[in-house]
Amino acid sequence: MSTRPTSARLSPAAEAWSLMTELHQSYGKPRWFAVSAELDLSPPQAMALLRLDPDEGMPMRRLAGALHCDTSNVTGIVDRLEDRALVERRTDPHDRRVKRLVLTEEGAELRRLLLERLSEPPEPLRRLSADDQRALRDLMRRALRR
Amino acid sequence: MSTRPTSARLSPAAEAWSLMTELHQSYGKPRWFAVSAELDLSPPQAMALLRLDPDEGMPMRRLAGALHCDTSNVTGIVDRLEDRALVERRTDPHDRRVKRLVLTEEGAELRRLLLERLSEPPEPLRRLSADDQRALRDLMRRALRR
DNA sequence: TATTGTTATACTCTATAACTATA
DNA sequence: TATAGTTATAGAGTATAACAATA
Repeated sequence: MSTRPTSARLSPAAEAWSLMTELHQSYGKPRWFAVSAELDLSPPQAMALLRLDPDEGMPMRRLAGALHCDTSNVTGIVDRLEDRALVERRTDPHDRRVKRLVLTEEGAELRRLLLERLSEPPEPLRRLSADDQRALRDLMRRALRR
Repeated sequence: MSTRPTSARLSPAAEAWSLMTELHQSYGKPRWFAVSAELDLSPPQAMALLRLDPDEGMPMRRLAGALHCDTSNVTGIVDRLEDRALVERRTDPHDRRVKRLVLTEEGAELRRLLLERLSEPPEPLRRLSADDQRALRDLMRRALRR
C-alpha cells in the first residue's frame, strides 16, 4: 500500500515529492534499519554517529539540534556510544560547561562503514538509464542549490 | 552538516540518492514530526494511521509488516489508537484468529488531514521552474514505473 | 502442528522538570 | 541571571519468548 492519495490530482512538484517519500519508505528506511542492525547500533545511535563531524567534534547541544530531539535525550544515546568507545566527551577548554563529542578511531571507522553502505542508490534509481540518472542528479542539485 | 561523503566522487545515481536523503532529513523529517505533533499523534501512531487502508482495513500482522516492526509492538500502538477511537479491531469472520483493523470515521478524517499536510512539497522543490518540476516528476515516475 | 495476536519482560528512546557547574 | 549538560521520572516504542485461541 502507498501513502499517496490515489484519486487526487497532484501538482508535478507534489507528485514528485510523494514519489520520493515512497522511495524512502520502501527502500531507504528498510535499508537504514538493516544497516544499523548489522553494525549493532540502534537507529538513533547510528544517526548520532552520522551527524558527528569526523574531524571537529561538536557540543551535545548541537548534536541534539541535528537529531531534532531534547538534550536530555542525547545524554543517554551518547552514554551508550561512549560505553562502546565510539565517542568521547571532552570538556571544551574555552567554556568548561560545554562537552565536545569526538569520534574515536573506532567510531570514525564505523561511521565510514555506515556511509559507505547507505550511499548505494536503491534499485529503482539504479535501473534508470545513465542519461536519466544524470538528469535526476542535476535536478536535485538545482533544487538544493549544489 | 550533511551526511554525504564530502570528498568521494559519487556516481550520478548515488549523488541523486544522497541529495534525496538530504532533502528528506532537512525538510521531510522535521515536517513529519511537526504535523504528527499538531495532530497529537506520536510518529509511529501517525505512520500506522497512514498505512491503514481507509476502505478495507487490514490484519495486525500486515500492519506490522508495513511498519517494519514486530506484531507485539503493533499491539501497543493500536491499543493507544483504539483508546482514542481512531481505529477498531474487528474479528475476521473467515478466520477468527485474525483481527482486522478498521479506521473509524474520526480516524479516516485524521488520516486525510495527515495526507493533506504531508503532501505539500518542500521549499527546494517548490522553487524549481515548472519545467524542472515536471521533469523531476517524470523521472520519479519512470524510476518507480508509474 | 502451525499461525494470529497478546502478555511478560527488558531495554531504548523521548520529553519535562529539577538540578549542578560554569559563564 | 543565563546557559550546558545531567538526573529523575514517566510514558512510548522496540524485540524476544512464552502463551491462548484458532486453524
